[in-house]
Amino acid sequence: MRRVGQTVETARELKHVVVREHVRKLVQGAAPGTPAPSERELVSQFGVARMTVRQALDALVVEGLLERMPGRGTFVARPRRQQTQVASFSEAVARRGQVAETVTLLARVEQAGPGVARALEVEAGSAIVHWRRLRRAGGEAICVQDVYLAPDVLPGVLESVMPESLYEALCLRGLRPTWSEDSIQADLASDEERELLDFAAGELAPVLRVSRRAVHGERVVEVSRSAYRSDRFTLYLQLGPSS
Amino acid sequence: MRRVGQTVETARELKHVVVREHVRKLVQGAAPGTPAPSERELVSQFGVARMTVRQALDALVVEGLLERMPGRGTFVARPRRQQTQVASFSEAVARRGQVAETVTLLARVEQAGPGVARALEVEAGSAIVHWRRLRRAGGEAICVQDVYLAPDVLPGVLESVMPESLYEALCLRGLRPTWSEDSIQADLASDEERELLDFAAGELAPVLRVSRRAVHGERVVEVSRSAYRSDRFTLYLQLGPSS
DNA sequence: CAGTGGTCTAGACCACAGT
DNA sequence: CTGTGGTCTAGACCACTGG
Repeated sequence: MRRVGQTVETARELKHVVVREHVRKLVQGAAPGTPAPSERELVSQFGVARMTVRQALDALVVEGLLERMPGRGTFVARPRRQQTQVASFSEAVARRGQVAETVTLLARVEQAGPGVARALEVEAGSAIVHWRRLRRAGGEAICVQDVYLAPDVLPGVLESVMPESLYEALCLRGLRPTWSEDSIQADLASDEERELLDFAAGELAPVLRVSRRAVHGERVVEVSRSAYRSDRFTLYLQLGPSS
Repeated sequence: MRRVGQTVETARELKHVVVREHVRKLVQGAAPGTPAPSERELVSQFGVARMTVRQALDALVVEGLLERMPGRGTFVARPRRQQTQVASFSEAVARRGQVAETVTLLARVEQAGPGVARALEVEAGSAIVHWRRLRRAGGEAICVQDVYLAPDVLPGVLESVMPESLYEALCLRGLRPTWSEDSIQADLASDEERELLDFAAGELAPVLRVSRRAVHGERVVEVSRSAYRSDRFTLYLQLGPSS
């Protein structure tokens, strides 16, 4: 995983890296259960020591690409169940086979209120970007979202066309969120939300409120509050082991 | 991670395991940044080869307990941010510093309906356990939960006192969920839920509906539907990187 | 039985950090 | 400079699997 001792050039390939990438290519796209070359086979093929081959294969095992079966051999692992990861609205909608649409309702510089300031880790009252969007999918209104950004996260956003996907824009700046903290509650839509989300008059209007704080490394890159029409959007989670 | 070649006994300790556990004890509770013994130090201390020591330390690095710094040494890693893991109501409440209370409203054998049967991966109409509970914390009603279990998951539960914590009971059977799939929606409480959750007459009653399917290995151990009073219970999530 | 992965040894040279 | 971790070798014996 850690590439050390590599110089400015493409770096003369370390042997265990050569073997690892060779095996990775062999294995990519292969059906789970397909046998990988045996360790001794790779030893003679590459003319390296067995420990070197093991180091290469160990990395692929940790990655979850291979599985060792003592006494049997090394095989392509069946893909492990995935934990839910930080995803943007656009990505969540895409996973449902639809395309996200965005209508910018508001995009301007404001003074940070105390709650937002704390979440963004900036001084209360300092200038931040407030971006309010109505998000649609399949022609239906799904969600009203207020995003708050530190001004240096996407400098000059307000001067150009607002991007369709916030996460795509962050990605281009190398600031794709690596972690997020979300809190989720049920509530009833406000009058403004009722209208934006196309609730009929008198219709009961439960919404899912999601507050997100997303960070890249040590930097808070997004603070947002969203209200989802939950009859049009269900939140799915896959969670991993607790041990 | 994988313990192979160990016989019925406590198994004669493998050297790399001895070293690993020795270092683990040294390191446990130490502040992040604390240096671990150097590899050569451990070599002379245990009279083993350096590769053996490296194997031991590698395991702790993968666990996230140690961090290597080339040219500097090996150090206690600062705890990595944790992804949210599959947790029980009791655990979630305990994390908030309260104690979960449980009132069993219903516990009996029923015939599986089509939806529950599919989720539990049993034949429709076959016998399953249906367990309905009111869950409280700090004296307040938090959640109404319907749990459906395959009969062989907790054999004889209905004949004894119902456990306080389902996950604890599953744990004792070696069936603690390793994965869960949850879907989350906002809704309004039904009349029965309104009463159980102490909503006042005429009070607006938004609830968070969580459907969970929890598995241990290949076995579905829990299917449940819960309705949370979201003014008394907020769902928190920490999600990891998407790359 | 032969072949597999799991463990282990006793050395070696390298790049890098700190002094 | 010394000490660290990163890489690598050329063997070895073991327990296990399958035929």
